[in-house]
Amino acid sequence: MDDRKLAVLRAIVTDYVRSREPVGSRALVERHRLDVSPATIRNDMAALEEEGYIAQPHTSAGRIPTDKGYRLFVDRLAQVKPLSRAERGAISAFLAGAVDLDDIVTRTVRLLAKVTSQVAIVQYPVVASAVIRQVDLIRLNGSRGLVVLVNSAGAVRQYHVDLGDCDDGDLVGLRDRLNRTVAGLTPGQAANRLGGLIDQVEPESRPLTANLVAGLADLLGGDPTTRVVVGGVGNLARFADQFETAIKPVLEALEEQVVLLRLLGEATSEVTVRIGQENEHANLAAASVVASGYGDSDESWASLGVVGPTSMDYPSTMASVRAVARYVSQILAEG
Amino acid sequence: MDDRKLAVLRAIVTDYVRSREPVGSRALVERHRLDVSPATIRNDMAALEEEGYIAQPHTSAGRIPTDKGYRLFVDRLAQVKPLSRAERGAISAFLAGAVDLDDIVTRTVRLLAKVTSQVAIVQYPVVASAVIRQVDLIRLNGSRGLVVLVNSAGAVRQYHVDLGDCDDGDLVGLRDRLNRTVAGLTPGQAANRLGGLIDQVEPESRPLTANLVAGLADLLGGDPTTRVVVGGVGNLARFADQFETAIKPVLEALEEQVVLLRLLGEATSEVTVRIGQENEHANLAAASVVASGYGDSDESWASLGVVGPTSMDYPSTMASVRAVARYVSQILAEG
DNA sequence: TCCTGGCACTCGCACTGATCGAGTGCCAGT
DNA sequence: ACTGGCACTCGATCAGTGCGAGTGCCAGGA
Repeated sequence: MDDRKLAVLRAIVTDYVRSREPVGSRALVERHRLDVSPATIRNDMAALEEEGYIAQPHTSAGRIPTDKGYRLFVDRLAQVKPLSRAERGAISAFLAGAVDLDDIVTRTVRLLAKVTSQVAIVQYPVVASAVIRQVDLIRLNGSRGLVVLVNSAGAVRQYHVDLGDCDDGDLVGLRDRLNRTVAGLTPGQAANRLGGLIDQVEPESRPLTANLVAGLADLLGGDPTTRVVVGGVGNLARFADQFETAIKPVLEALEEQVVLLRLLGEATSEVTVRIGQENEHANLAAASVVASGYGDSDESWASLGVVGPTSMDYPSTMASVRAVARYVSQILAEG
Repeated sequence: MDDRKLAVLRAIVTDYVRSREPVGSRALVERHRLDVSPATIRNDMAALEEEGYIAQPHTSAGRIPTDKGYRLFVDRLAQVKPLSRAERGAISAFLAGAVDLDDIVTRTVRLLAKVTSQVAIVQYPVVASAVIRQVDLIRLNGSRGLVVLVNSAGAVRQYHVDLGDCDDGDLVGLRDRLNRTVAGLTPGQAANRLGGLIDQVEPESRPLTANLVAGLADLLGGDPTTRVVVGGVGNLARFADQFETAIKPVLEALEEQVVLLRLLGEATSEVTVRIGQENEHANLAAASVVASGYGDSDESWASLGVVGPTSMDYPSTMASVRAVARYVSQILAEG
């Protein structure tokens, strides 16, 4: 692909992103220093269209980029523009005041929505290397009991359990035994050890123990945390004219935690972009996702990102997502 | 207010809710058995307009109800229509499969969104009579510590704390002392007792104790639980034509937990309706909220409801909200 | 070989003016 | 107190028109 054609594609993408209107050959040479005539550009455009990078909404209209065109743009042309000093300052200041993990996540999602003017998604960080600190077994009322699991990252999870006719002494014994079995271990190790526990307890405690072990295994084996927070949905307002096709499906997709997680994808340290059809979810065929992993080195790790129209400003968005991911990582590392 | 005028208002509201178009005098007599001529209706309409119950978008258009009109409609005219057997069956079946509290809330919000075709809001139930079962003080890493509070309803809350140079023995002592102080008490009682704790501990533990007490007081004094879940935002799609004025503000309001809680208002056993301007939040001036308290007798209590356009079908919506509230209450009482 | 200016053509969009009809208010008559 | 009749208003709809942005193609020049 020759240089000028790439330049033309880049120009089309940037202009279209700015104006949301099909861009023609004349406007192109006027607004970008292409130093050739519109006719030449037209030839290039015809070629680009032939190759599927751009399309014409109808005859006698300018061209708009296709998903494939955006893809090429993102892969080859977008120099991620660094944020200004002021922007970086604002990001850092906004995050600096956070007092705990909830607060960090809440602030991050707002920040991301604000700086990108798009819908932001932030996954709660998962501490991969966290070990189990404590298991608690508490009687709530009658035979209703609660198991509380705390790990070294400070994450707390719990589930209800039926204690049967187990008395308080047995409960304490069982709790201590559970603690001795799993405290200090990673979830994976703990899950392994739990299997053997059932044989070590008195026969009369076995049903309850089996119950507890099954519940803990669920908690330990499942995804460490699946919580995802969404914000900035109001930013979809700019596309109200295409509500049915562009907004409603996205809103629906955003209600499903599972979808959100898949959307963010594997956490990678680089910013990844999924454009239009590249998203597996059909509801997001008209949307793009810009995501990045973030976290405190290898210790804790998760993803954050934004969802917007395929015609978003990729360089800025990618820069913002990357910057936010880095600053949040930094905050996490410090606190 | 004479009977026929009320009938006319009711007819206008029902027709407008159905068609979303201003309704004129002729259509009114045709579609409702009013047994008078359009001219008569026009006189009534003029009077109703004079009194502020209906309005004309422009000359030569029909009338639409005002907020005041909807209010009168809801107060005096709407006989809440009972749901059909099938509907009740569906509601009950949908909720019956819930396995725990999270599941109940999630299902409820979906159900409510579905049956009303509007945006549903459900607050997590608060167990007013719950007492504190256990306070845990756990060392996570170095001086990072975690306080975990469990009440008899199974609600778990936690916050981070700096342990300073407190050693593990002191930690256990402090934990036991905290437990002796607050276990078995309601949040209110506990908050009172905590004040005196600081004087009972060794001088060297005082800074940490003060810290802990302050944190616990925050937790106990604040709203017991402020979690609110929203669903069915895609149902706003029907009003895409007025995105800027009607949808965007609502979307923005829905992102604020605090706003949501205020929106649901005090939990009452009856269905309450707030129409348009009656909502305190300016973003919701074009929306109505139909809410109801729900819960297991006086033990646990919270609110749920829906947000929709002022031109919603109040009788149906109120019936649905009431039915869902009752069924959820029932499920909570059983499990 | 590549670029350019010119030219004929297409087609969506914005504007216009005319028509239609739903709806109203008012009034005189039962 | 209700009704039928009448004149009037005014938004919505629609066809017709002109404009202009944009294209593809082609012949000529660097």
